[in-house]
Amino acid sequence: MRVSKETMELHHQQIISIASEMLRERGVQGVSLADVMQAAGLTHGGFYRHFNSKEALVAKATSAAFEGILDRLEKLAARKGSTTALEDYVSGYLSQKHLEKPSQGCPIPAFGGDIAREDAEVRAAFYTGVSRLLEWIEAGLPFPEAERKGKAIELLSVMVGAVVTARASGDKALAIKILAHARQSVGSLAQLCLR
Amino acid sequence: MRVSKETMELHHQQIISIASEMLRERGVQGVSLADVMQAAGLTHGGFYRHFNSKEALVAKATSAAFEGILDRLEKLAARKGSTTALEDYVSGYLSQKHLEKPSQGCPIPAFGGDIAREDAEVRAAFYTGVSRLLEWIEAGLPFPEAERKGKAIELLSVMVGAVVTARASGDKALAIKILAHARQSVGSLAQLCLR
DNA sequence: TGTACATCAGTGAACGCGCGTTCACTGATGTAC
DNA sequence: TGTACATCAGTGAACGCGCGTTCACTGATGTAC
Repeated sequence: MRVSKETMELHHQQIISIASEMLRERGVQGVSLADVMQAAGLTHGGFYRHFNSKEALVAKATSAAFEGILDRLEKLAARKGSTTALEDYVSGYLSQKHLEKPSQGCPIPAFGGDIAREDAEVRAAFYTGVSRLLEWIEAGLPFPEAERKGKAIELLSVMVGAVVTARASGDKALAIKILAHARQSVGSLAQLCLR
Repeated sequence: MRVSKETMELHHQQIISIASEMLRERGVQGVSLADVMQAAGLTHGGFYRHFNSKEALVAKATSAAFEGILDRLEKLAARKGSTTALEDYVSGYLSQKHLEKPSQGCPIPAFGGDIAREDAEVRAAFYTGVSRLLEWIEAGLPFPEAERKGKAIELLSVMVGAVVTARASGDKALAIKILAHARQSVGSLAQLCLR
Protein backbone atom coordinates (compact mmCIF):
# COMPACT_ATOMS: atom_id res chain seq x y z
CA MET A 1 0.00 0.00 0.00
CA ARG A 2 1.02 3.59 -0.55
CA VAL A 3 3.23 5.27 2.08
CA SER A 4 3.83 8.97 2.78
CA LYS A 5 6.44 10.97 0.87
CA GLU A 6 8.56 11.09 4.01
CA THR A 7 8.43 7.33 4.46
CA MET A 8 9.26 6.79 0.83
CA GLU A 9 12.28 9.08 1.08
CA LEU A 10 13.37 7.18 4.19
CA HIS A 11 13.07 3.87 2.32
CA HIS A 12 15.03 5.37 -0.58
CA GLN A 13 17.91 6.35 1.69
CA GLN A 14 17.85 3.00 3.49
CA ILE A 15 18.08 1.11 0.19
CA ILE A 16 21.10 3.20 -0.84
CA SER A 17 22.74 2.91 2.56
CA ILE A 18 22.31 -0.87 2.74
CA ALA A 19 23.49 -1.30 -0.84
CA SER A 20 26.59 0.80 -0.14
CA GLU A 21 27.54 -1.57 2.72
CA MET A 22 26.70 -4.76 0.81
CA LEU A 23 28.70 -3.58 -2.21
CA ARG A 24 31.78 -3.28 -0.05
CA GLU A 25 31.20 -6.67 1.59
CA ARG A 26 30.26 -8.74 -1.44
CA GLY A 27 31.26 -6.83 -4.58
CA VAL A 28 28.92 -5.70 -7.36
CA GLN A 29 27.98 -9.15 -8.64
CA GLY A 30 27.60 -10.48 -5.10
CA VAL A 31 24.79 -8.04 -4.25
CA SER A 32 21.24 -9.09 -5.21
CA LEU A 33 18.31 -6.70 -5.28
CA ALA A 34 16.22 -9.15 -3.27
CA ASP A 35 18.82 -9.15 -0.48
CA VAL A 36 19.05 -5.35 -0.43
CA MET A 37 15.27 -4.89 -0.35
CA GLN A 38 14.82 -7.54 2.33
CA ALA A 39 17.51 -5.89 4.49
CA ALA A 40 15.58 -2.62 4.07
CA GLY A 41 12.41 -4.37 5.32
CA LEU A 42 10.71 -4.27 1.91
CA THR A 43 9.85 -6.78 -0.81
CA HIS A 44 11.87 -6.88 -4.01
CA GLY A 45 8.96 -5.95 -6.30
CA GLY A 46 8.96 -2.35 -5.10
CA PHE A 47 12.54 -1.74 -6.12
CA TYR A 48 11.64 -0.22 -9.49
CA ARG A 49 9.62 2.59 -7.87
CA HIS A 50 13.02 3.80 -6.57
CA PHE A 51 15.52 3.00 -9.36
CA ASN A 52 15.41 2.18 -13.05
CA SER A 53 17.91 -0.67 -12.79
CA LYS A 54 20.43 -2.40 -10.56
CA GLU A 55 23.20 -0.36 -12.22
CA ALA A 56 21.45 2.87 -11.20
CA LEU A 57 21.43 1.71 -7.58
CA VAL A 58 25.07 0.66 -7.75
CA ALA A 59 25.97 4.14 -9.04
CA LYS A 60 24.06 5.88 -6.22
CA ALA A 61 25.42 3.50 -3.58
CA THR A 62 28.96 4.06 -4.83
CA SER A 63 28.54 7.83 -4.51
CA ALA A 64 26.99 7.37 -1.07
CA ALA A 65 29.90 5.21 0.12
CA PHE A 66 32.44 7.87 -0.85
CA GLU A 67 30.27 10.68 0.50
CA GLY A 68 29.84 8.96 3.86
CA ILE A 69 33.58 8.66 4.21
CA LEU A 70 34.35 12.18 2.97
CA ASP A 71 31.76 13.71 5.30
CA ARG A 72 33.42 12.00 8.24
CA LEU A 73 36.86 13.07 7.06
CA GLU A 74 35.86 16.69 6.55
CA LYS A 75 34.42 16.88 10.04
CA LEU A 76 37.58 15.30 11.40
CA ALA A 77 39.76 17.83 9.57
CA ALA A 78 37.64 20.73 10.82
CA ARG A 79 38.04 19.47 14.38
CA LYS A 80 41.69 18.40 14.45
CA GLY A 81 43.29 20.14 11.51
CA SER A 82 43.90 18.55 8.13
CA THR A 83 47.29 17.01 8.89
CA THR A 84 46.30 15.35 12.15
CA ALA A 85 43.10 14.17 10.49
CA LEU A 86 45.15 12.61 7.70
CA GLU A 87 47.33 10.82 10.24
CA ASP A 88 44.22 9.38 11.90
CA TYR A 89 42.80 8.38 8.52
CA VAL A 90 45.98 6.57 7.48
CA SER A 91 46.30 4.68 10.73
CA GLY A 92 42.65 3.65 10.58
CA TYR A 93 43.02 2.61 6.95
CA LEU A 94 45.95 0.34 7.79
CA SER A 95 44.26 -1.12 10.88
CA GLN A 96 43.10 -4.69 11.37
CA LYS A 97 39.57 -3.39 11.86
CA HIS A 98 39.49 -1.93 8.35
CA LEU A 99 40.90 -5.20 7.03
CA GLU A 100 38.14 -7.25 8.62
CA LYS A 101 35.20 -4.89 8.17
CA PRO A 102 35.09 -3.73 4.56
CA SER A 103 31.41 -2.76 4.82
CA GLN A 104 32.27 0.54 6.51
CA GLY A 105 35.60 1.01 4.81
CA CYS A 106 37.15 2.33 1.63
CA PRO A 107 35.37 1.37 -1.60
CA ILE A 108 38.62 1.16 -3.60
CA PRO A 109 40.04 -2.05 -2.14
CA ALA A 110 36.51 -3.37 -1.51
CA PHE A 111 35.07 -3.31 -5.03
CA GLY A 112 37.45 -1.19 -7.13
CA GLY A 113 38.32 -4.33 -9.07
CA ASP A 114 34.71 -4.64 -10.26
CA ILE A 115 34.45 -1.07 -11.54
CA ALA A 116 36.19 -1.50 -14.89
CA ARG A 117 33.41 -3.97 -15.81
CA GLU A 118 30.54 -1.63 -14.90
CA ASP A 119 28.71 0.95 -17.03
CA ALA A 120 29.63 4.62 -17.51
CA GLU A 121 27.33 5.89 -14.75
CA VAL A 122 28.98 3.67 -12.11
CA ARG A 123 32.50 4.43 -13.34
CA ALA A 124 31.78 8.17 -13.22
CA ALA A 125 30.55 7.88 -9.62
CA PHE A 126 33.67 5.99 -8.66
CA TYR A 127 35.92 8.46 -10.45
CA THR A 128 34.34 11.39 -8.61
CA GLY A 129 34.84 9.60 -5.31
CA VAL A 130 38.49 8.81 -5.96
CA SER A 131 39.17 12.39 -7.09
CA ARG A 132 37.55 13.93 -4.03
CA LEU A 133 39.40 11.53 -1.75
CA LEU A 134 42.70 12.48 -3.36
CA GLU A 135 41.91 16.15 -2.89
CA TRP A 136 41.17 15.62 0.78
CA ILE A 137 44.42 13.71 1.26
CA GLU A 138 46.38 16.47 -0.54
CA ALA A 139 44.99 19.07 1.81
CA GLY A 140 46.49 17.25 4.79
CA LEU A 141 49.96 16.73 3.33
CA PRO A 142 52.68 19.02 4.70
CA PHE A 143 54.37 19.42 1.32
CA PRO A 144 54.80 22.34 -1.06
CA GLU A 145 51.76 22.56 -3.33
CA ALA A 146 53.62 21.31 -6.41
CA GLU A 147 54.42 17.95 -4.82
CA ARG A 148 51.15 17.31 -3.04
CA LYS A 149 49.15 15.73 -5.82
CA GLY A 150 51.86 13.20 -6.50
CA LYS A 151 52.40 12.40 -2.84
CA ALA A 152 48.66 11.97 -2.31
CA ILE A 153 48.54 9.44 -5.14
CA GLU A 154 51.55 7.61 -3.73
CA LEU A 155 50.06 7.52 -0.26
CA LEU A 156 46.69 6.26 -1.45
CA SER A 157 48.40 3.64 -3.63
CA VAL A 158 50.37 2.17 -0.73
CA MET A 159 47.26 2.06 1.45
CA VAL A 160 44.99 0.51 -1.19
CA GLY A 161 47.66 -1.98 -2.22
CA ALA A 162 48.38 -3.03 1.35
CA VAL A 163 44.69 -3.62 2.13
CA VAL A 164 44.01 -5.50 -1.13
CA THR A 165 47.09 -7.66 -0.72
CA ALA A 166 46.45 -8.28 2.98
CA ARG A 167 42.79 -9.20 2.43
CA ALA A 168 43.69 -11.38 -0.53
CA SER A 169 46.57 -13.18 1.17
CA GLY A 170 44.04 -15.35 2.98
CA ASP A 171 46.46 -15.71 5.86
CA LYS A 172 46.11 -13.69 9.03
CA ALA A 173 49.79 -13.68 9.92
CA LEU A 174 50.85 -12.43 6.49
CA ALA A 175 47.99 -9.90 6.46
CA ILE A 176 49.16 -8.37 9.74
CA LYS A 177 52.73 -8.29 8.49
CA ILE A 178 51.67 -6.49 5.31
CA LEU A 179 49.75 -3.84 7.25
CA ALA A 180 52.67 -3.34 9.66
CA HIS A 181 55.14 -2.83 6.82
CA ALA A 182 52.77 -0.46 5.03
CA ARG A 183 52.44 1.56 8.22
CA GLN A 184 56.21 1.69 8.43
CA SER A 185 56.46 2.70 4.77
CA VAL A 186 53.99 5.52 5.19
CA GLY A 187 55.70 6.44 8.42
CA SER A 188 54.67 9.45 10.34
CA LEU A 189 53.70 12.23 7.99
CA ALA A 190 56.57 14.27 9.34
CA GLN A 191 58.96 11.61 8.11
CA LEU A 192 57.14 11.47 4.80
CA CYS A 193 57.89 15.16 4.49
CA LEU A 194 61.62 14.65 4.95
CA ARG A 195 61.96 12.00 2.27
CA MET B 1 33.37 -40.01 -27.31
CA ARG B 2 36.43 -41.02 -25.40
CA VAL B 3 39.75 -39.32 -26.26
CA SER B 4 43.32 -40.46 -25.59
CA LYS B 5 45.08 -39.75 -22.30
CA GLU B 6 47.30 -37.23 -24.06
CA THR B 7 44.32 -35.38 -25.53
CA MET B 8 42.58 -35.36 -22.19
CA GLU B 9 45.64 -33.93 -20.49
CA LEU B 10 45.81 -31.26 -23.19
CA HIS B 11 42.15 -30.37 -22.62
CA HIS B 12 42.81 -30.25 -18.87
CA GLN B 13 45.62 -27.75 -19.29
CA GLN B 14 43.60 -25.66 -21.77
CA ILE B 15 40.70 -25.42 -19.34
CA ILE B 16 43.03 -24.22 -16.58
CA SER B 17 44.85 -21.79 -18.86
CA ILE B 18 41.65 -20.26 -20.22
CA ALA B 19 40.15 -20.02 -16.74
CA SER B 20 43.28 -18.30 -15.44
CA GLU B 21 42.89 -15.58 -18.10
CA MET B 22 39.13 -15.22 -17.69
CA LEU B 23 39.49 -14.96 -13.91
CA ARG B 24 41.76 -11.96 -14.33
CA GLU B 25 39.46 -10.34 -16.88
CA ARG B 26 36.07 -10.93 -15.26
CA GLY B 27 36.64 -11.87 -11.62
CA VAL B 28 35.55 -15.10 -9.96
CA GLN B 29 31.81 -14.52 -10.20
CA GLY B 30 32.10 -13.26 -13.77
CA VAL B 31 33.51 -16.55 -15.06
CA SER B 32 30.99 -19.22 -16.06
CA LEU B 33 31.91 -22.85 -16.64
CA ALA B 34 30.03 -22.84 -19.94
CA ASP B 35 32.17 -19.94 -21.21
CA VAL B 36 35.41 -21.61 -20.12
CA MET B 37 34.50 -24.95 -21.72
CA GLN B 38 33.32 -23.30 -24.93
CA ALA B 39 36.58 -21.32 -25.18
CA ALA B 40 38.42 -24.63 -24.77
CA GLY B 41 36.41 -26.07 -27.67
CA LEU B 42 34.40 -28.44 -25.46
CA THR B 43 30.85 -28.65 -24.18
CA HIS B 44 30.06 -27.76 -20.60
CA GLY B 45 28.82 -31.24 -19.64
CA GLY B 46 32.30 -32.70 -19.70
CA PHE B 47 33.64 -30.29 -17.09
CA TYR B 48 33.11 -32.68 -14.19
CA ARG B 49 35.42 -35.30 -15.73
CA HIS B 50 38.18 -32.73 -15.00
CA PHE B 51 37.18 -31.01 -11.76
CA ASN B 52 34.85 -31.69 -8.84
CA SER B 53 33.48 -28.15 -8.75
CA LYS B 54 33.92 -24.60 -10.02
CA GLU B 55 35.84 -23.76 -6.85
CA ALA B 56 38.35 -26.52 -7.62
CA LEU B 57 38.97 -25.01 -11.06
CA VAL B 58 39.30 -21.52 -9.60
CA ALA B 59 41.92 -22.82 -7.16
CA LYS B 60 43.93 -24.52 -9.95
CA ALA B 61 43.59 -21.52 -12.26
CA THR B 62 44.75 -19.19 -9.49
CA SER B 63 47.87 -21.30 -8.93
CA ALA B 64 48.44 -21.45 -12.68
CA ALA B 65 48.20 -17.65 -13.00
CA PHE B 66 50.87 -17.10 -10.35
CA GLU B 67 53.03 -19.93 -11.69
CA GLY B 68 52.95 -18.54 -15.22
CA ILE B 69 54.15 -15.19 -13.97
CA LEU B 70 56.77 -16.61 -11.61
CA ASP B 71 58.16 -18.88 -14.32
CA ARG B 72 58.62 -15.88 -16.58
CA LEU B 73 60.18 -13.85 -13.77
CA GLU B 74 62.59 -16.60 -12.78
CA LYS B 75 63.79 -16.96 -16.36
CA LEU B 76 64.18 -13.18 -16.57
CA ALA B 77 66.22 -13.10 -13.36
CA ALA B 78 68.43 -15.95 -14.58
CA ARG B 79 69.10 -14.04 -17.79
CA LYS B 80 69.52 -10.48 -16.54
CA GLY B 81 70.24 -10.79 -12.85
CA SER B 82 67.64 -10.43 -10.12
CA THR B 83 67.87 -6.65 -9.69
CA THR B 84 67.59 -5.76 -13.37
CA ALA B 85 64.77 -8.30 -13.68
CA LEU B 86 62.97 -6.59 -10.82
CA GLU B 87 63.35 -3.19 -12.52
CA ASP B 88 61.79 -4.65 -15.68
CA TYR B 89 59.01 -6.25 -13.68
CA VAL B 90 58.17 -3.00 -11.88
CA SER B 91 58.13 -0.93 -15.05
CA GLY B 92 55.94 -3.50 -16.82
CA TYR B 93 53.62 -3.65 -13.80
CA LEU B 94 53.12 0.11 -13.85
CA SER B 95 52.68 0.27 -17.64
CA GLN B 96 49.54 1.19 -19.53
CA LYS B 97 49.60 -2.26 -21.15
CA HIS B 98 49.23 -3.98 -17.77
CA LEU B 99 46.45 -1.56 -16.92
CA GLU B 100 44.47 -2.42 -20.02
CA LYS B 101 45.21 -6.13 -20.30
CA PRO B 102 44.54 -7.76 -16.95
CA SER B 103 44.19 -11.23 -18.52
CA GLN B 104 47.96 -11.70 -18.71
CA GLY B 105 48.77 -9.61 -15.66
CA CYS B 106 49.02 -9.84 -11.90
CA PRO B 107 46.19 -11.70 -10.16
CA ILE B 108 46.27 -9.45 -7.07
CA PRO B 109 44.73 -6.28 -8.58
CA ALA B 110 42.70 -8.40 -11.02
CA PHE B 111 40.70 -10.57 -8.61
CA GLY B 112 42.37 -10.20 -5.22
CA GLY B 113 39.23 -8.46 -4.00
CA ASP B 114 37.19 -11.61 -4.64
CA ILE B 115 39.48 -13.91 -2.70
CA ALA B 116 38.25 -13.16 0.81
CA ARG B 117 34.84 -14.51 -0.27
CA GLU B 118 36.18 -17.79 -1.69
CA ASP B 119 36.75 -21.13 0.02
CA ALA B 120 39.89 -22.31 1.83
CA GLU B 121 41.36 -24.09 -1.20
CA VAL B 122 41.25 -20.93 -3.34
CA ARG B 123 42.56 -18.72 -0.53
CA ALA B 124 45.46 -21.13 0.05
CA ALA B 125 46.37 -21.06 -3.65
CA PHE B 126 46.32 -17.26 -3.62
CA TYR B 127 48.37 -17.10 -0.42
CA THR B 128 51.04 -19.35 -1.91
CA GLY B 129 51.19 -17.18 -5.01
CA VAL B 130 51.52 -13.93 -3.06
CA SER B 131 54.22 -15.42 -0.82
CA ARG B 132 56.28 -16.72 -3.74
CA LEU B 133 55.94 -13.38 -5.53
CA LEU B 134 57.15 -11.52 -2.44
CA GLU B 135 60.14 -13.87 -2.19
CA TRP B 136 61.04 -13.23 -5.81
CA ILE B 137 60.81 -9.47 -5.30
CA GLU B 138 62.97 -9.68 -2.16
CA ALA B 139 65.69 -11.47 -4.09
CA GLY B 140 66.00 -8.52 -6.46
CA LEU B 141 66.13 -5.78 -3.85
CA PRO B 142 69.56 -4.26 -3.19
CA PHE B 143 69.03 -3.97 0.55
CA PRO B 144 70.54 -5.69 3.54
CA GLU B 145 68.68 -8.94 4.23
CA ALA B 146 66.94 -7.61 7.34
CA GLU B 147 65.14 -4.86 5.44
CA ARG B 148 64.24 -6.79 2.30
CA LYS B 149 61.01 -8.43 3.39
CA GLY B 150 59.56 -5.12 4.46
CA LYS B 151 60.70 -3.30 1.36
CA ALA B 152 59.28 -6.05 -0.86
CA ILE B 153 55.90 -5.68 0.84
CA GLU B 154 56.03 -1.90 0.45
CA LEU B 155 56.98 -2.14 -3.22
CA LEU B 156 54.23 -4.67 -4.01
CA SER B 157 51.70 -2.56 -2.08
CA VAL B 158 52.43 0.58 -4.11
CA MET B 159 52.21 -1.36 -7.38
CA VAL B 160 48.99 -3.19 -6.52
CA GLY B 161 47.40 -0.04 -5.15
CA ALA B 162 48.35 2.04 -8.18
CA VAL B 163 46.93 -0.52 -10.62
CA VAL B 164 43.71 -1.05 -8.63
CA THR B 165 43.15 2.68 -8.20
CA ALA B 166 44.04 3.46 -11.83
CA ARG B 167 41.77 0.72 -13.21
CA ALA B 168 38.97 1.73 -10.86
CA SER B 169 39.22 5.45 -11.55
CA GLY B 170 37.34 4.92 -14.80
CA ASP B 171 39.14 7.88 -16.29
CA LYS B 172 42.09 7.44 -18.60
CA ALA B 173 43.77 10.76 -17.77
CA LEU B 174 43.66 10.08 -14.02
CA ALA B 175 44.77 6.47 -14.57
CA ILE B 176 47.87 7.58 -16.46
CA LYS B 177 48.64 10.16 -13.79
CA ILE B 178 48.35 7.53 -11.06
CA LEU B 179 50.75 5.18 -12.85
CA ALA B 180 53.23 8.00 -13.49
CA HIS B 181 53.25 9.03 -9.83
CA ALA B 182 53.61 5.43 -8.71
CA ARG B 183 56.58 5.03 -11.04
CA GLN B 184 58.09 8.14 -9.50
CA SER B 185 57.38 6.87 -6.00
CA VAL B 186 59.04 3.56 -6.67
CA GLY B 187 61.85 5.42 -8.42
CA SER B 188 64.79 3.60 -9.77
CA LEU B 189 65.75 0.81 -7.44
CA ALA B 190 69.02 2.58 -6.79
CA GLN B 191 67.10 5.53 -5.39
CA LEU B 192 64.91 3.17 -3.42
CA CYS B 193 68.09 1.92 -1.82
CA LEU B 194 69.14 5.39 -0.69
CA ARG B 195 65.90 6.23 1.03
C1' DT C 1 -13.09 21.47 7.46
C1' DG C 2 -15.11 17.38 5.21
C1' DT C 3 -15.78 14.27 1.38
C1' DA C 4 -14.89 11.87 -3.00
C1' DC C 5 -11.58 10.34 -5.88
C1' DA C 6 -7.14 9.90 -8.33
C1' DT C 7 -2.47 8.64 -7.40
C1' DC C 8 1.10 5.58 -6.63
C1' DA C 9 4.49 2.97 -2.95
C1' DG C 10 4.61 -1.39 -1.87
C1' DT C 11 3.08 -6.54 -2.50
C1' DG C 12 3.69 -11.01 -4.26
C1' DA C 13 3.41 -13.91 -8.17
C1' DA C 14 5.32 -14.55 -12.54
C1' DC C 15 8.63 -13.99 -16.67
C1' DG C 16 12.81 -15.53 -19.20
C1' DC C 17 17.48 -16.39 -18.51
C1' DG C 18 21.94 -18.23 -17.21
C1' DC C 19 24.08 -20.47 -13.61
C1' DG C 20 26.41 -24.91 -11.42
C1' DT C 21 25.54 -29.52 -11.50
C1' DT C 22 23.73 -34.25 -12.98
C1' DC C 23 22.95 -37.99 -16.05
C1' DA C 24 21.86 -41.37 -19.82
C1' DC C 25 24.13 -42.07 -23.82
C1' DT C 26 28.00 -42.58 -27.50
C1' DG C 27 31.87 -44.50 -29.43
C1' DA C 28 37.02 -44.25 -29.50
C1' DT C 29 40.54 -45.78 -26.33
C1' DG C 30 42.94 -48.98 -23.62
C1' DT C 31 43.36 -53.70 -21.95
C1' DA C 32 42.93 -58.66 -21.13
C1' DC C 33 43.28 -62.81 -23.42
C1' DT D 1 49.79 -59.50 -33.21
C1' DG D 2 44.76 -59.81 -33.32
C1' DT D 3 40.26 -59.82 -31.24
C1' DA D 4 36.61 -58.99 -27.77
C1' DC D 5 35.23 -56.22 -24.32
C1' DA D 6 35.34 -52.90 -20.47
C1' DT D 7 36.36 -48.16 -19.63
C1' DC D 8 35.44 -43.51 -19.63
C1' DA D 9 36.07 -38.44 -22.04
C1' DG D 10 32.98 -35.92 -24.14
C1' DT D 11 27.91 -34.83 -25.63
C1' DG D 12 23.67 -32.60 -25.06
C1' DA D 13 19.44 -32.43 -22.61
C1' DA D 14 17.70 -31.70 -18.19
C1' DC D 15 17.49 -30.32 -13.06
C1' DG D 16 16.61 -26.79 -9.47
C1' DC D 17 17.82 -22.31 -8.25
C1' DG D 18 18.41 -17.36 -7.93
C1' DC D 19 18.87 -13.55 -10.69
C1' DG D 20 16.94 -8.83 -12.73
C1' DT D 21 12.80 -7.31 -14.28
C1' DT D 22 7.59 -6.89 -15.05
C1' DC D 23 2.88 -6.50 -13.73
C1' DA D 24 -1.95 -6.78 -11.87
C1' DC D 25 -3.43 -5.64 -7.62
C1' DT D 26 -4.11 -3.20 -2.89
C1' DG D 27 -5.18 0.42 -0.02
C1' DA D 28 -3.21 4.52 2.36
C1' DT D 29 -1.89 9.08 0.83
C1' DG D 30 -2.56 13.38 -1.25
C1' DT D 31 -5.60 16.51 -3.66
C1' DA D 32 -9.58 18.82 -5.79
C1' DC D 33 -13.90 20.52 -4.68
